[in-house]
Amino acid sequence: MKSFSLTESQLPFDLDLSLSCGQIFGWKKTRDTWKGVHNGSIVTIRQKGILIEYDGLSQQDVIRFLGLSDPISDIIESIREHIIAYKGSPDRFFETRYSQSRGLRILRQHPWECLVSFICSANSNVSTIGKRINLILGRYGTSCTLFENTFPDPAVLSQCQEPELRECLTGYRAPYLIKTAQYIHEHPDFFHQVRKMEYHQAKDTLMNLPGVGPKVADCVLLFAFEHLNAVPVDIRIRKIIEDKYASLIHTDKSGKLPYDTIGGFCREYFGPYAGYAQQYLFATRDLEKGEVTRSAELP
DNA sequence: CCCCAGGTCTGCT
DNA sequence: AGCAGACATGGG
Repeated sequence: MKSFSLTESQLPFDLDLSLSCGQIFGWKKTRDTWKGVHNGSIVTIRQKGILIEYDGLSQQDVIRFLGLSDPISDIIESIREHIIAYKGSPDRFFETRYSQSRGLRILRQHPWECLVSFICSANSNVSTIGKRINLILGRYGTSCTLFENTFPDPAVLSQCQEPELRECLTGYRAPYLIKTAQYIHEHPDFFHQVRKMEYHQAKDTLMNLPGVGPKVADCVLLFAFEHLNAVPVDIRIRKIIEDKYASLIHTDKSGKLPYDTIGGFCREYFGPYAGYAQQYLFATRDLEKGEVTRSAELP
């Protein structure tokens, strides 16, 4: 395995949290080593303190994939400054969540792999999504080694049979995957075009794809296109915002807030790194079994 | 047998 | 534009 050491400006970094917090699916950890698919390759990575050991990618690509070039101390500082500017005092709830998810990075996924993953994610849970992705890799993946596959190309998925794809636990999402694959296959420069667009235009463009609504589009923009202001609003984030931040949102409505109201508020409140703030709120290390409201309440 | 999950689409007002 | 229902399926 190749290796490098994290520098001061790249700390804190937490590989386990970054790979298991629900921004990427299908990665498996055996003992201390993670293995998964990235950019058409099988990649292995492990972290021992400040040492990163890896294989299957160049060092440059590992650094990019793991978001290790992000100015992480500037990012948290920016988020805190925007909070102060907005409401005049620190945000205890955010700080509690942040303290439990320090070291998290926004990964830089391959757009196609990310798009497939999040079309599969609709109305499902993290563990099921991971199984779904691995079943797709197993059945349709382009062969890498004997037992390891990477994401099937758009051409492959566009021509697969829907009943067969449904055997990969995709359910009603199968036709979305096939139609989206057809579109990407017929427009090979689609991702290249999207990459050049500003946030809102890129989002509108992605939302033209079958199975891609505002949430999936925001996930792809945040996790694959480096739009760090994109805020995916899922059930968990919606509950947090409606429970903890409703009083800060100027709206005539009561009850369920529209998607763009929540996303727009987060961008105003947290600033241009709202996507990072959202991940800190979403991805608390020990949140997975019902500790949603215990540890952090206003003073 | 119930409800929930990193939602989207369709078809009504 | 905004709002219910339908949609497959595993987990708890």
